[in-house]
Amino acid sequence: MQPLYHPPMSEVTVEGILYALSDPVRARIFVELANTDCTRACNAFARYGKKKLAKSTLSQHFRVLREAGLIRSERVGVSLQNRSRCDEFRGKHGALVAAIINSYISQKEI
Amino acid sequence: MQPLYHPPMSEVTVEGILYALSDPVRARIFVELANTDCTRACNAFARYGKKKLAKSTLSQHFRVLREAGLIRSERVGVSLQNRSRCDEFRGKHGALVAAIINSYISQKEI
DNA sequence: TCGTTAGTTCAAAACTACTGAACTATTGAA
DNA sequence: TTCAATAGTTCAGTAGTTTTGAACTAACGA
Repeated sequence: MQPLYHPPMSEVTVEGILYALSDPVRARIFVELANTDCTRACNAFARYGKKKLAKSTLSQHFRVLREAGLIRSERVGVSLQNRSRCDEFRGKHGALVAAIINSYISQKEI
Repeated sequence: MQPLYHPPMSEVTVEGILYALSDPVRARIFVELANTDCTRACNAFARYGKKKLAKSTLSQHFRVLREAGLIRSERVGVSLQNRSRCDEFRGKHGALVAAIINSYISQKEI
């Protein structure tokens, strides 16, 4: 399998963050990872409300989050363990990411 | 001409704001309107870097910003006068919008 | 080895965005 | 008034993106 690409923080853009988090499925994944501060397999997010997402769709969503610099994914056995990169956002995009998380949480309907 | 729709603040969503501002052309328009706190015609943004945008494209971008609740447009004579709705974001999405504006400004390359 | 589980890749279908051309609306000059 | 100019909008075609099922790879345990 291909190695997973994680951009360094210096390559993370505002536009990339906003784009990645403007999709409700991705926002929900990211907010949950950021809040619980633990790792989760992609699989754990296979349902969005009543809707079941195709594996390929979910795979794409994780790729977008990863390439925006928002999450880090590590292969562990048969699955990926994903976690937020919130701890790496000190200074640069920290305030932005925190504001987005807070807004989604207070809006609830992710 | 059709009347212009401006959603009430109660209908503005985080997702709509992020989506609207994840496009660099729209981000640039919004950040400029928010910063100068004055009105501008759509036309004033016809260039993006070296690129000249089609009138129809620009019209769509303004519609997206308007329908996300980010700007208010008023017909004045032959043109639209657009301004940011930042003053209406007290509380609800205020912190989010402020964080996005600050991030884009400190990133410069809009 | 085989079956199971987890994710990725691929190609087709469905959707969205960009554009030029034709349109509407307002203005100001003849 | 009529005419031309200016500012935006709408429309339809094309270009680009997203979603999906099917086929694939990779790791694990029996």
